[in-house]
Amino acid sequence: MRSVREAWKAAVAATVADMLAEKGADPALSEAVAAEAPPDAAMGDVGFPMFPFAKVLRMGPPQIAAALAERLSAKAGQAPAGTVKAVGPYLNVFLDRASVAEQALSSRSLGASYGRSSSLAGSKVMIEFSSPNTNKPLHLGHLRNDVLGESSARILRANGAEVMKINLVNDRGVHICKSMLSYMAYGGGRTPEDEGKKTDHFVGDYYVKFNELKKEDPRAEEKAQELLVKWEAGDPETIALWKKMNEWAVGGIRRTYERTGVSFDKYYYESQIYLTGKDEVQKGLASGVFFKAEDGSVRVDLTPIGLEEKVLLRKDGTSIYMTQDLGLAIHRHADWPFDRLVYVVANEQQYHFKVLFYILKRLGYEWADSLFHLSYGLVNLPEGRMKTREGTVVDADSLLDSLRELALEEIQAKGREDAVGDPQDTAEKIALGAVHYYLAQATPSKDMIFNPKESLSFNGDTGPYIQYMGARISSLLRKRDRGEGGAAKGEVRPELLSSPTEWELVRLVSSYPEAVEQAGAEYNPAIVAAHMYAVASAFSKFYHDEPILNCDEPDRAATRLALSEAVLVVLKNGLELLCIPFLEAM
RNA sequence: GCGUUCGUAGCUCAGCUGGAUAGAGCGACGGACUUCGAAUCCGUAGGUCGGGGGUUCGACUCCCUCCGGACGCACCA
Repeated sequence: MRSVREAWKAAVAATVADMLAEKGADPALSEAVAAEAPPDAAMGDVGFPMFPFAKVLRMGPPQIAAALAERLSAKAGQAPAGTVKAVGPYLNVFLDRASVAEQALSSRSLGASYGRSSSLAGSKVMIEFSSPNTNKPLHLGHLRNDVLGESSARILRANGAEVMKINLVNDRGVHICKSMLSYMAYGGGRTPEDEGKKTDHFVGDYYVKFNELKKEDPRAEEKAQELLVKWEAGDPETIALWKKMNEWAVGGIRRTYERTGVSFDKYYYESQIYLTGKDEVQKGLASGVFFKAEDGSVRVDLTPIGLEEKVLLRKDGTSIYMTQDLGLAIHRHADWPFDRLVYVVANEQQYHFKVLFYILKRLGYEWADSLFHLSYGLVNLPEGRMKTREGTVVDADSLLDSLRELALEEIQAKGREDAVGDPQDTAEKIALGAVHYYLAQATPSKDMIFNPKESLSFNGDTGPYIQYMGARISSLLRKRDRGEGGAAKGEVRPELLSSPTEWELVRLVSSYPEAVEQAGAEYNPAIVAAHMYAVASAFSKFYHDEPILNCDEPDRAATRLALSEAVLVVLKNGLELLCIPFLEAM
């Protein structure tokens, strides 16, 4: 469809250029030709508004549209297949439906490669996401980050980019020392195994218990600082405890990644790289990009970008967050020269990245322009922001567990345990589909409200709804394979796909690659998610309105089944991009 | 105070680089299972697109301003 659409746009633009030239106007103005979708399919498949040319051509838009329609009809042989019609100020095109349908059905043989493009071929993209702390388990906010990062990576790859996914684990700092201190006070040498707890949750519990410790010991905060100093000094006992607890935390977090289908090509640990960047700051100081303040700290002047100044090295010479990120970016580019480095980080850190990118630019790194902060909004609860201290954080594992339970109840209520094979596994996949879709369909940059009740619903615009359509089509195909229905005797004839519901499906199947490409260009999985829902919804209507396998006419049955298969290809590929498991039955 | 960002139906959100009567889902109300899976489909009700200016042939979309919310403006990460 894309090609046909683009061809029409080019044809219209060329004709407008002719008209402009005849009137002595600049033919280049024809670039203003824009393709749109008419509000009603009965008006045409593609529409071109003529308003922009009214002034230069000194003609009313309806007259221009009429003149264009005449000219384009006259050269029917050279123009793309289809017919044109002037509708008021618009020039509308009716595409040749049979050829678009044929194109849509070709997705069946392309299979998993349908929707792939080379729009980003040759480009190396590094994408950093998740970045967990090793003092507590993943929560809902991480799930949004993870699905955004993982899904963006998959979409970029689908568009031909070479992608490196990285995870920067925040495994050092005072907050880590707090959970260690708390464990020293209350742990008594116990292990996660002793309590039958998932290892990261075990560590997280001690982090929460630090609040109790603070009440009992007014010096708790100070002690955490002291512990950090000991850690930095390499105190063997401290390091040993730190290692043990980190293994628990990271191990548990990795299990959650496995559960959600998220993976990384490379892990970086802050404990190993937090000192990098110091050298870069020294170099910048020598070259005059930075300056030494009266108190001895090294700073950078940010007035050129409307900010004040930022400390890069404390007066005692120790580094801070910015110093580390500075060094890390430089090292990464040296390791793997990327064309694009994407940081998937919450929008709270806009300031940080604005400054980081500016400093790298000032240091003379040309690639600083290729850095991109994929900023996403917070996930809030109906009552407001999630707060660790108030215990309102929605834990990732528990959320998935409760969704799985609900899905399981649904399966049992419908008596589908046998049909589904493994009810537990199916329920888990439905839960994952529900969460990932919920998080992926939202526009990344916006804050979102996670309503537990609503997310527990599997009806309407949800992941399970889309999975359900996939299961229905799979069921049709199983029946076909068993010889049910008359499809086997029929012949696939694309021109039979002419009803409104069929055409809508054809249109959506054929425009799926465009959605993937746009999602890649904008780093926005929500575009794919919206397309998935549109396809699923259109299929549901089609399924309801038209007999497929049971259609009396063999050719029509075969063709409708072929369309269903094409829809299945789109659903499978799209769900894969969104980290939503596909289900043969549910 | 400054900066960023958001404000569309009761709720949660779409609305493509400004364009033809503002769209979904949930919730509410009313329908549709002897037929391919009802985790479905159909219908009804519900919006001065936060207020006000401006640019334009045309503004939910761009600019200004005011109101309201969120986030940020650490020698924390």
